[in-house]
Amino acid sequence: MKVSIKDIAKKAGVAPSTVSRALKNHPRISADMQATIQALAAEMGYVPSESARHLAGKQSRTIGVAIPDFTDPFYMNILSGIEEVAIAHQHELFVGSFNQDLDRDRKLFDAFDQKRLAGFVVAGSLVDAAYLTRESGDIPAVLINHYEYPFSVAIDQMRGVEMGVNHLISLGHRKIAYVALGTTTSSDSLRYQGYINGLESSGYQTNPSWVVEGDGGLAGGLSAVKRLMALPDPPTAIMCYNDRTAIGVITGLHQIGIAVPDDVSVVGFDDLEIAAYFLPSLTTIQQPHVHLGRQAAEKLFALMHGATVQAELLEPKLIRRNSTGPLHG
Amino acid sequence: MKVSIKDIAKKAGVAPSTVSRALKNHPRISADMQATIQALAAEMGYVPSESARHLAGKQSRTIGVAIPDFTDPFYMNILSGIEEVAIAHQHELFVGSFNQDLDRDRKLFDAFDQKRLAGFVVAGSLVDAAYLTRESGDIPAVLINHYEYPFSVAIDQMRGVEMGVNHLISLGHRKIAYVALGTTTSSDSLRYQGYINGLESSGYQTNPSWVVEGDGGLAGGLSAVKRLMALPDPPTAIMCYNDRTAIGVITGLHQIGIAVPDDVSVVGFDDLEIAAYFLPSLTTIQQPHVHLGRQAAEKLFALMHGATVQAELLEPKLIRRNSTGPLHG
DNA sequence: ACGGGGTGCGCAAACGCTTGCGCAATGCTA
DNA sequence: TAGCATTGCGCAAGCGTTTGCGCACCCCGT
Repeated sequence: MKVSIKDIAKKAGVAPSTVSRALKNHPRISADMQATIQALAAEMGYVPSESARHLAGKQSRTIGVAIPDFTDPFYMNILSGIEEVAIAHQHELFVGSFNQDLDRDRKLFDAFDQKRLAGFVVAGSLVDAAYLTRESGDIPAVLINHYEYPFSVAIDQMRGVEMGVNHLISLGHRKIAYVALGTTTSSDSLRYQGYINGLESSGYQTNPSWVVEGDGGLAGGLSAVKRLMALPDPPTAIMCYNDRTAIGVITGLHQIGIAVPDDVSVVGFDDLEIAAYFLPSLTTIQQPHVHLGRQAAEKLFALMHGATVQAELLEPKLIRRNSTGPLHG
Repeated sequence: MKVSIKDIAKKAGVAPSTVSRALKNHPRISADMQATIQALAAEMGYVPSESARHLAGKQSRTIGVAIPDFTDPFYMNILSGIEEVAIAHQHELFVGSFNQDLDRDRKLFDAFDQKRLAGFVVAGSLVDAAYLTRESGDIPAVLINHYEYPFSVAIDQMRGVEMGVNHLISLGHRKIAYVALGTTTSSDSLRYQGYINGLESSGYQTNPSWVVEGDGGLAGGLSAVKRLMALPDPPTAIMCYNDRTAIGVITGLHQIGIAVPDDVSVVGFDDLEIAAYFLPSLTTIQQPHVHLGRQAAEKLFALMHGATVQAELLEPKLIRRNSTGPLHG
């Protein structure tokens, strides 16, 4: 049986409203009374009920975050960034994952407005972004790496992959493969487009059989690269959807006795922390992940405070490391 | 302005209580009425308020999770496991991170009972486990990898490290170093103890200068190993607090031209997914992470349903891979 | 024809808190 | 010393739901 504000009021011989005000240092309550009540509250082990507070007070202090997968470090970094500014603004986070399961996705967004959230940010391109804007029209939201939405912060993914491909071309590579994500998301198609653009802008053709699908994870990269290298005319360089895929790819190459970067060059996307530590260290396209999260959150708070914000497109950056090298022989 | 149950009631010409019941398919409401009201609710875009529901209904459907760090894949795997069973039980998750900042930690646990959570699980050894049991005495909780607490699920970390050390000894190594976590947690001291035990049970002495501190991450492992190998009498094998540390260690060794496992053997702890993909692949102690999360959650639900549960100690397992090899010359 | 047991629904209290007012007592200005 | 602003606190109306009762009404059995 939790102690309530009324219990304190009774014991202190005052009205509940006085307790409520004393607890928040309301100026119209005497300092003595505030001290008395706060001491009493502490002694009785009073813990305010968030629900009641929210119901009566009208304003929520928690913002929602939707990410595709708890085990993907990229999104976790974003989450950290968001958490950081949320804390700075004295807000809490409600985090949910939306995976492939469309039904669960709806549940998550339902939960968002059942909680009457102050706002939310969703990271990762939505399969069906339409219902996002529709369902929760009233509560402010910002999207990460989504391009049609007015309030978003994103990096130029297409340009990023293009930079990777150009780098490969400048090293002399012509047979450049691409390991895609495999699910139809805007990130996947944008990066794929970047691959195509990179090739075509230099006047080279892509070979459709050099485009294979991974799953965005280590396992997907590993199996994809084995299919790739079994081709009659295998590539000499591989652009990957992301770093995790790239690591899977390199491990796969290692397993079949192909050296990186001597035989084949590999470039990733994201610049996860591990990219600098992997052996060989990964040439990759940097996304400022934590920064992305921070930016998104800042933008959300601005929105919540009624400010007008606009979509933001960040520049990617090529990080040269040791998984890419000049074409031999 | 959200539509409420009263709005629907008014429009339907019935009492709010009828709407409430119709929405939950109460048997005492006619099928016709249920259909009418549900249709009306959908049409008006009714979304129930969680706060109001919680306030009136008394029971929460969300369980809390506290983890040390969003960016540590180990905990994220645990989180996935928890999420899985929470969903199966139709519950939601409220996840918070508690880092080194003691003040924030308190805030997190305060939030837990302000939300009147149905229960919660905390992963990672608490710096100050005392206040946990004290503060939130009323709401059921289970701890992961904590040993004094009656309701917990843990693996035998001490035994795990001991297995790693034994493996190294069986390969001929005698100069075995340990890279610790660096913060005073039970996990750290238990694993350290396992290291000592492993050495002493085989009759070997430990050299205090071979015990250095990392930070549980890649960077910490990297800098630790450099201090280690700069010693006048450097070790030939290194047991690490966890996989991330081990990866940092291997990368560090690589940077100073020391080969793994030819010159130095390295073993990790956790068996993260990356352990199997790293080059060289990591010999490590397996913790069934996702399983740990699942178990913890199951146990929590049992507790919530009034069942009596007891602490559980899982066996670790040595996974032999390519970062360890026989001692040369 | 009469009592008993469902049905189908409304009333109102309660959950724990916030907040606009109201009202007394005090301090101040002129 | 009258008049006014200020200070300090209580009253009560919500916030959006849930739920225990109560009360008609209808269908049966006898």
